[in-house]
Amino acid sequence: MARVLPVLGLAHLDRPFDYLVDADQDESAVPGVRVRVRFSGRLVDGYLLERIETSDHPGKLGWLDRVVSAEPVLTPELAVLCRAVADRYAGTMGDVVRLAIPPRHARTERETTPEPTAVVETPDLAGWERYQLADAYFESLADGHPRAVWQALPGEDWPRRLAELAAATLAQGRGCILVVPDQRDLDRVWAECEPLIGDRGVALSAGLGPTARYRRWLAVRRGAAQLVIGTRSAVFAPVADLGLVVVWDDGDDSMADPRAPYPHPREVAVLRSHHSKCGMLLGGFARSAEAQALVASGWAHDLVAERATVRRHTPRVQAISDDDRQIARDPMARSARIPEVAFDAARSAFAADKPVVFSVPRRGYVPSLACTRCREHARCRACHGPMQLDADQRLSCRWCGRPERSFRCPECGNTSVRATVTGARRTAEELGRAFAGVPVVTSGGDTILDEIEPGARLVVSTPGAEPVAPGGYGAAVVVDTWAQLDRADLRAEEHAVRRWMALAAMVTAHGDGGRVVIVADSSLAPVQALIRWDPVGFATMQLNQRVELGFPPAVTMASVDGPTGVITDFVEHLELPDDADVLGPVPLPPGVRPPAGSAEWEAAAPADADKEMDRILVRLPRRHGRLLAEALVAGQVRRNTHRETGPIRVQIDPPTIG
DNA sequence: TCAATCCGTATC
DNA sequence: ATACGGATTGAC
Repeated sequence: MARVLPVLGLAHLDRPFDYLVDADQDESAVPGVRVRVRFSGRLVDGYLLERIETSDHPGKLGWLDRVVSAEPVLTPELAVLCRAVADRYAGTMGDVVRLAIPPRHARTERETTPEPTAVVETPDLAGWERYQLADAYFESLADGHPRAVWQALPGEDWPRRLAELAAATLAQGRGCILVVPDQRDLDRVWAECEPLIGDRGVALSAGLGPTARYRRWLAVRRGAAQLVIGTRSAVFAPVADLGLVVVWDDGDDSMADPRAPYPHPREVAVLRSHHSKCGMLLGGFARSAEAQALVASGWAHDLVAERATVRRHTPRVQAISDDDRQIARDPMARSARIPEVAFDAARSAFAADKPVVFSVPRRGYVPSLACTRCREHARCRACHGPMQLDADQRLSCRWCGRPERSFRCPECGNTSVRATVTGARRTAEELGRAFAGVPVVTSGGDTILDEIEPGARLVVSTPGAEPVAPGGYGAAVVVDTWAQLDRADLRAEEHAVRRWMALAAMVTAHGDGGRVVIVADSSLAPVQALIRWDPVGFATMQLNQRVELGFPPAVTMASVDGPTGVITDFVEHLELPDDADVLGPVPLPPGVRPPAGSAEWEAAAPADADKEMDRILVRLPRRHGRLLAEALVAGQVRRNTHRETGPIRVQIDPPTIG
């Protein structure tokens, strides 16, 4: 007999079912193989979870129809992980398995995986000596499960450090997973790992074709590769005897999976570390509030350099406020409206034959409301959420929907608001004229540069697309920070600090003349975090703020998106504990795609399909997080069994809130 | 009195 | 989802 998980994507059928196994299937019917079973009359796909001697099913058992392939793909360890992720995110195990296991490619499966030949030596770990407790961390990689949150020093060659971590783990005979946000980072890390790890490592990313993707994935499953470097879904890679899973830059937007149940690689890594007793490392220049919560709870420890070391490596950061900034006297610089300090920083960098990068926001961001007099954000008195104006010019909160009848700016007492708009985008041409004779390159949109040539260069880039400068930039200038800070998003400040630190980390240390000029008010907390280079302090502050406001990761929150009637009905029927809070419904936050509708629903209301889409937030204290997931699953079950239709999306700890 | 229809339930 | 059974309602 065998226990089988049918893949149906239905909440109430998300459990194993027992089947009889034919004598000639007996050999190939091993745990993890793909099977076909007759389920409620029709043939469905499934995974064999385990062989059993007796079934506790009181009724008659059916026969396993077919073992689709002898390749065990859903290994017992992976099955446990997928179950845990499904439970954490109120999704089905089948949905998680779809994210974890790439589509089958039969021809590739018949190929034999070549034996790896590379011998992995313990690497030189001198690069890690600057971080306190790094030696203890490396020591327990052999047989323990060290968990840490690492803040890379500015200028750190982080791809190299990750390669050393991986090599150290493999040299101990254990496997390793490195998760990075995108292909560009993947390529950089791979280039560092290849010389140390050779054919014992594979790169896994969604950009691969189905054949290459499955071939590499199988090489991991078959034990030929012990290192996986990949984008978000690589966190599920079936690495045998996993010793360490690393997530680099967990705050990056592309870490969030757009497919149900929307698991975050950081949380998957936490679950994996827990279930597989393996090490975990969250790394980055900045720190997310979620990572800080892991440190604050004692689950992970800090892996940071001493203050003095940090200070030695940071560039000189200067903030100039938009209002009182001094525009350069140089006529060309004046026409490009470059502040004098920025002009000066760039000129000295060029004089030292160093490149300079200007970080320019891309067009089109979401406007929000601010006080007309002092430009302070207009925020809800009840929940501190961003405000919005409806068609009748009435103010209300974008998070909790509370109407605001008499707005009064908490800073200056002014009573009127206005929509804030982005300043004119500085063009590469304008800057080029200001620095005549210096080659200008641009990066952003569909033309992202990975690396630039050494020497004096003017790089104009959108945030996050800045090319690597070998030897570091001599200066970096960040303009139009309003567009980044003024977004009506809970994580706007955290994102801004992440981007600024990632950029400033590419600039040489102040001792080597490195300078960063940021056009922003130096009294703002995110700007202060950059000036003092204090990612941990900033993350702590963000976390404290989330505790005060009652937002993740201080609480467990779920968003329910869909047509107003559908989601209100859904939430009304949820069996929630007394300390649960329900906020909304409010319109979907800008930038969040409405849930895909069923065919009939799309047909019924094709024109104003997404006009009706709203969001309800449900929150519970962290300790009751499990109850929230359970209530949401029960709600989905109820919906399915009551034949209620209409597009709906349930997300636990959604990436975008308001 | 039979059939069309509506729920609720189970699917190994 | 989909199939089935028992209850319910409607028309002869």
